[in-house]
Amino acid sequence: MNIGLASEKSGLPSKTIRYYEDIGLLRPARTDNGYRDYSTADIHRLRFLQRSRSLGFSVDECRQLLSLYQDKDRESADVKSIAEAKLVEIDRKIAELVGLRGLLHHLVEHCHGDERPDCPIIDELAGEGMVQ
Amino acid sequence: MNIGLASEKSGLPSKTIRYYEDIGLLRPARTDNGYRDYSTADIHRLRFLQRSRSLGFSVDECRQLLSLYQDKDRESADVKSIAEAKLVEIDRKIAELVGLRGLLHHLVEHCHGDERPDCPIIDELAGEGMVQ
DNA sequence: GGTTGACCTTCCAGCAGCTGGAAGGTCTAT
DNA sequence: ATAGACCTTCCAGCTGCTGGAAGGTCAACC
Repeated sequence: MNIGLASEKSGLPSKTIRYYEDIGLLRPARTDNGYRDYSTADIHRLRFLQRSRSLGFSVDECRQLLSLYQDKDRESADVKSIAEAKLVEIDRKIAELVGLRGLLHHLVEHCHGDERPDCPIIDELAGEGMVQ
Repeated sequence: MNIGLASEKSGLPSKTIRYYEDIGLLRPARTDNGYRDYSTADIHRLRFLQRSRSLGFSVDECRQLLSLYQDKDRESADVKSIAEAKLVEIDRKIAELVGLRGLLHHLVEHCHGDERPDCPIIDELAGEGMVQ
């Protein structure tokens, strides 16, 4: 199966599929004319990558998960620990963004937003504001 | 004031300060020996950049904010609209992460996480799970 | 058989926002 | 005189792609 079809079936752009090959995630066969030739197992791997990337796993984590996926003797604990670490990371990011949001929201609320030049947002960024 | 001291006073690494100069955010004076020479006004600008970056503004938004900061005739509406756009973006990111978190949490909860090879996380990533 | 157009190939460059390191100049203290 | 702590520039790399150029191949149509 050509890369175009593989792209369609996996939901990943051809460019991305080639990139994944470059970094050693996937090595498809080649036909006589040099075209990449994807098997259905390759498509499964590509879909696996597409899903795990969209779940927020880094490419390197995807590499680990993919090797666990292909390892029939894997222990589910191995997978779980990767997912749990990711969960902690997501929680941290959410907390950070929520904090950020609160601060920014406060600033926006206190900015009158008209033609006057004095602006609490700028003041805060300049280090003269009331918000620490 | 040398870059090392400027770094200390602004909370930005020297490398970053030089980078900001490269991309045209800040042009300090130079002493005879070619060293960068930061004024206290420069330090204010650096701190301004440090704060706005840590509030999640992109470098380009910081460029706008900085020019508004330096423009005494600015309209606070300009600043407010940048901040509001950023707020919308942060909300979007939070929502995305919360969705992700829910999905991943569900998977982690259902993975027994022991030495057995069957794992709902892998199944889901492979497209055989119950979670869509 | 020739041509068109859609595919495929490789390679090179760039995005953000730094960060690290090499190679060399300068300053200060001893 | 020399050590070491600073400073300079430049080049490369990080993540995860994405765009584009230059060229090869394939299938269809006339």
